[in-house]
Amino acid sequence: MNTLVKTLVTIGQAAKQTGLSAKMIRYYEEAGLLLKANRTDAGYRLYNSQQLQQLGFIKQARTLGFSIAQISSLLGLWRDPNRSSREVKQLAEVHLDEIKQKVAELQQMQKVLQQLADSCCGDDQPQCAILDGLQK
Amino acid sequence: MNTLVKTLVTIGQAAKQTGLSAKMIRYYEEAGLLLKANRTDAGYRLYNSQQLQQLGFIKQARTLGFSIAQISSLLGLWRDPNRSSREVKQLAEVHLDEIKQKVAELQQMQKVLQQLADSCCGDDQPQCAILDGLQK
DNA sequence: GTTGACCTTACCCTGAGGGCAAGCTTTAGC
DNA sequence: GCTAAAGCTTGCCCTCAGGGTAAGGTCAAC
Repeated sequence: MNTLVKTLVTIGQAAKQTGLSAKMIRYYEEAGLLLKANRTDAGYRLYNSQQLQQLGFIKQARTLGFSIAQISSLLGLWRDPNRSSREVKQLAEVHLDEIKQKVAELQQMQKVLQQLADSCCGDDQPQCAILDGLQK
Repeated sequence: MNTLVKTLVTIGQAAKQTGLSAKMIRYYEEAGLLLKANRTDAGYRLYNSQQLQQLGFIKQARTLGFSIAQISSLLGLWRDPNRSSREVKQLAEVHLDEIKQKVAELQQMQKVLQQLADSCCGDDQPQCAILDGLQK
């Protein structure tokens, strides 16, 4: 038995092993993150351990909030032996700034909303500081 | 000249006054937040001061991150003289919890990403702690 | 041989709009 | 009065990262 063939798995197995869904894996292939997977005679996609590793990479990057386009760039650098870590760090810092900005926006919302909620009695009366605050 | 008619404005004027876009205003009407606007003989939408106030309310609520569905509920309470401020506060606190959770998720991403970025030299070498971290 | 689990593609759906096209209306300038 | 520009209308497709479902082919166990 061929040890290379032995490690091939179908998309469902790949999904289980990576924590992705089969739908996501097909989507990433469609989006160009992965090369087109090899197929069985019946048309089933097959993944080897290297491709599973790439899927794991994508999963981690998505968990950190990178967009598909950003992951495409990251994968390009990952595969490029002539990359510089400077390029990778730049990409990461761009994304870090996006995250920080979103956090700031949400915290601003949270602050205002908390103030409104704190000033609302929350009783049976119709008078409501939250509605008043939205009306301004 | 009729003082009631005098205050009617077209969608472009309404957009300017509320800080929304004409597209958003049509979208809110389509989504059922607003009653269908009255039209001129030529089919142009017309808004009176009360409707402008409602648009302002929607704008404020969107700024605080409420979804269209949530705003629909808020507007229902706003228009209901028999509302209780308890209902409004409950809606607000549900949304507040959503915001807090998103902030927590983003801060977790930020933390991990910052650690990775900090441990990456960012130099000319291909070795990169960020890529290593994503590969795990 | 049949049942159930797995795979395939293709299509529509999400939220909150943006962008564009084609055509009608109103307004401003001359 | 004419014309050009600006404003309005509807309708359609696009975003992002997938989820859901349908219709149909395939594989393994019993």
